Amino acid sequence: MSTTKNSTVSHVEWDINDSTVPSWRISQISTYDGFQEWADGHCRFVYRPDCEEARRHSSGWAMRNTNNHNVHILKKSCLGVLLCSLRCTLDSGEKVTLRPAICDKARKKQQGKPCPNRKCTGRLEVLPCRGHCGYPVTHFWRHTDNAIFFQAKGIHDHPKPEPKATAEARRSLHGGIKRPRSSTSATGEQRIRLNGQAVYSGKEIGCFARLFPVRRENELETD
DNA sequence: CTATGCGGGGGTG
DNA sequence: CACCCCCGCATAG
Repeated sequence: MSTTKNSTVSHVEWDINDSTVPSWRISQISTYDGFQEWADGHCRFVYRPDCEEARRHSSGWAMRNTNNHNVHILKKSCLGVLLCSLRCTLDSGEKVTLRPAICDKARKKQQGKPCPNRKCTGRLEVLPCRGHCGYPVTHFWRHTDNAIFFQAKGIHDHPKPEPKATAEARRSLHGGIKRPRSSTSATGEQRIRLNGQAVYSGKEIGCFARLFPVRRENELETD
């Protein structure tokens, strides 16, 4: 019965969905978490009110807003990752793992496009996230005067998409999908790795049962 | 155009 | 009631 205390709030138990909890006003938050770009697993973090990434409800994962009919809690669900239908490997040795567009319309346009690997004849396809009991992993955000609370549910069952910064750079570069770059995020606001992250409670583990198949057939007939 | 939020509305269990 | 998803509307960059 671990308490999964991966937030640095001073010994205060909380759950993002507790719609009526006094702890939302705690002012004695001793330490805040550094922004977790790749939060995964059932975890909770408490960010400073001035943390830009937290303010934007940002994430390395491609998360879209989903209506949970709760004005106090912002909920987002994972869109998965854009992969090459042939699961080819780039010269760099990396796999094609592009960032799905958040906008439905834009995302539909991405699908079916030729794989960015010139040596590959595959097409881009979305591998949906089903890391939370068959459903997409979800992120919850809640603000208070003293902090921005974050909570995630589910374990991503797919590769990480390229970081938002990389996708944006590529987009502004040539408004389309082209040569994928390494997964290095351009900005330097990462590598925080503090406490927490990926702490799962037993029951959640139970509903995690899918690993994306890496069918590597069609070993491309390069050249 | 895309990213984000919001919230109505419908469906399931 | 809880949770899921689609869709349009609106704002911002």
